[in-house]
Amino acid sequence: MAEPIPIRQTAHRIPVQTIGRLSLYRRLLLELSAGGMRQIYSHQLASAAVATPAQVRRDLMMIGFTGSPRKGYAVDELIAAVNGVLAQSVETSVALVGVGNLGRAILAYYTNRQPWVRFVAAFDRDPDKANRIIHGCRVYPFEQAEEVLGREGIRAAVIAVPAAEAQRVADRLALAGVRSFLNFAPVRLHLPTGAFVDDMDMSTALDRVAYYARQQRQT
Amino acid sequence: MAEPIPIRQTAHRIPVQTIGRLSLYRRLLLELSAGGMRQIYSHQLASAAVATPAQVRRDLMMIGFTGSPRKGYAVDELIAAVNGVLAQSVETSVALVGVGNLGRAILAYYTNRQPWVRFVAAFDRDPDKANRIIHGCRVYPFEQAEEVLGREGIRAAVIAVPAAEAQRVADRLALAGVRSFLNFAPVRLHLPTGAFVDDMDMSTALDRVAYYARQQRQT
DNA sequence: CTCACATTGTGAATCCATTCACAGATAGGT
DNA sequence: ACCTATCTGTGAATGGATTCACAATGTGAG
Ligand SMILES: NC(=O)c1ccc[n+]([C@@H]2O[C@H](COP(=O)([O-])OP(=O)(O)OC[C@H]3O[C@@H](n4cnc5c(N)ncnc54)[C@H](O)[C@@H]3O)[C@@H](O)[C@H]2O)c1
Ligand SMILES: NC(=O)c1ccc[n+]([C@@H]2O[C@H](COP(=O)([O-])OP(=O)(O)OC[C@H]3O[C@@H](n4cnc5c(N)ncnc54)[C@H](O)[C@@H]3O)[C@@H](O)[C@H]2O)c1
Repeated sequence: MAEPIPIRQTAHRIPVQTIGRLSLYRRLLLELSAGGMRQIYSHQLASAAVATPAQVRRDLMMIGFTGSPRKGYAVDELIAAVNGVLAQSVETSVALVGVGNLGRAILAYYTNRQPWVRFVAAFDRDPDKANRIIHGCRVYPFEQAEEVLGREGIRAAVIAVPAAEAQRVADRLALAGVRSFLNFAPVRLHLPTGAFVDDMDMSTALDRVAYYARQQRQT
Repeated sequence: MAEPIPIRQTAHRIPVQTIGRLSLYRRLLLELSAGGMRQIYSHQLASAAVATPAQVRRDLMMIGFTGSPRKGYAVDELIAAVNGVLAQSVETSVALVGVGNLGRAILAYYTNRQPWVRFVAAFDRDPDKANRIIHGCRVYPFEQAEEVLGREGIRAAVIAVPAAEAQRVADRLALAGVRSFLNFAPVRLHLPTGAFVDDMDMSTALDRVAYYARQQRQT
């Protein structure tokens, strides 16, 4: 019993899809753990996540987590193992750029939720929004971006400015050391290789949903 | 010159990814067309969409659109062709369930934008929000869902209610004839086969972004 | 203590989007 | 009118995630 968190190897490259599912598994497991569940089978977790049991086992294999035949996986140990991979024991500082309708909804939502990511600074070029505290997050004028990002050691940012501004904003953030972006603007960002971008393109999503409302198919 | 919109076959099944990119291409092309561009090469469109030229040509092949060597693709004809596939000449009626922070941001944004999808009804169980008009969209109490969805012939919906309510809401919408969902709640929905779900899971996206802020890799 | 069998861990097979690579086509130059 | 450079259209190759399928495991029943 020397190993509190049974991880074997995190050596190989974990696919992005797996990272996403691990986030989902953790959320589901936290809920189940709070409800008193101590052990879980791959098929149970799969059902909750709308995936296949083989998929779940493969994902856990990627992070080197091991269960036991007939008993399944220990819920709390699995949560700890996922924590070990996703949030390497430290909380991640995130910046928000663009405190508009969407930006404010995001700040409101992530205050006191998901404690492993924290919005430590927001930026807006509108003087009415800058130099205030919104939902517990200090809003700076965008001119101070470099200074604040450097001071706080921020390497991840959420972009919620209008489409026409997004590339300009991204360029400046990238220069200031941000390497990972969550982009809500309906454009694709050109960034130096090595940077990571996750596009949350609601307009495209709406078009897909509208398309399949007429078709019969399924994802 | 007898063919206004050169489409050959839409017979085969178009991958979801292609549908998504077509939406993006259309958005980019509308901008470029407004800027006066009449012809475009696959490598130019690819660059704007952050994709490869082969990808663009393959996508256009999927919808049977044809260009010409040395001249490339006719911008306005291509827009028309994409319109023909994505929004089959009719505008799609969409419902929104959950008029909270996120729901209101969405309604505000899609008023007078993307005219091929229209939010024709919103629902909320909070009596303070029901029976009002928010950003041009009538908000109904959720009890009237079946009646309104039927009357308006709505087959697509955006779910923006708290996670704990999402499955319940989805079940009821599905029974009322909705077959295509854009889900913002951080849970996976269980729906009858044949239904389409697009998850916009910001929490998972944030976790991915936080993860890659530490790693070096790229998607 | 032994046995039976549901479940895990994983190599191999499969599937499917993406990329390669090139034959075919054509606009523009001479 | 012909030639050339360059782009399109697409069959074939690639690559990587997912699924299959089964041997190994160890728990819980008797
Ligand atoms: N609201 C939605 O539901 C929704 C839906 C789909 C896409 N989006 C996208 O999300 C982004 C934000 O949408 P929104 O509705 O919040 O817009 P918004 O207009 O309400 O807010 C934009 C904010 O960005 C600020 N801003 C503009 N340029 C800036 C710059 N260069 N630097 C810093 N701040 C700047 C503005 O002052 C404003 O506060 C847009 O790209 C939009 O296309 C939003
Ligand atoms: N706001 C964000 O930035 C954000 C980020 C990530 C995820 N989400 C998800 O999006 C969803 C909405 O978020 P929000 O911030 O707008 O929440 P919110 O609490 O501001 O709004 C939720 C709305 O849904 C209504 N509602 C609740 N139960 C309902 C039911 N059964 N039928 C009809 N209406 C009902 C409530 O009255 C409220 O108006 C949530 O699932 C949340 O997890 C939001």
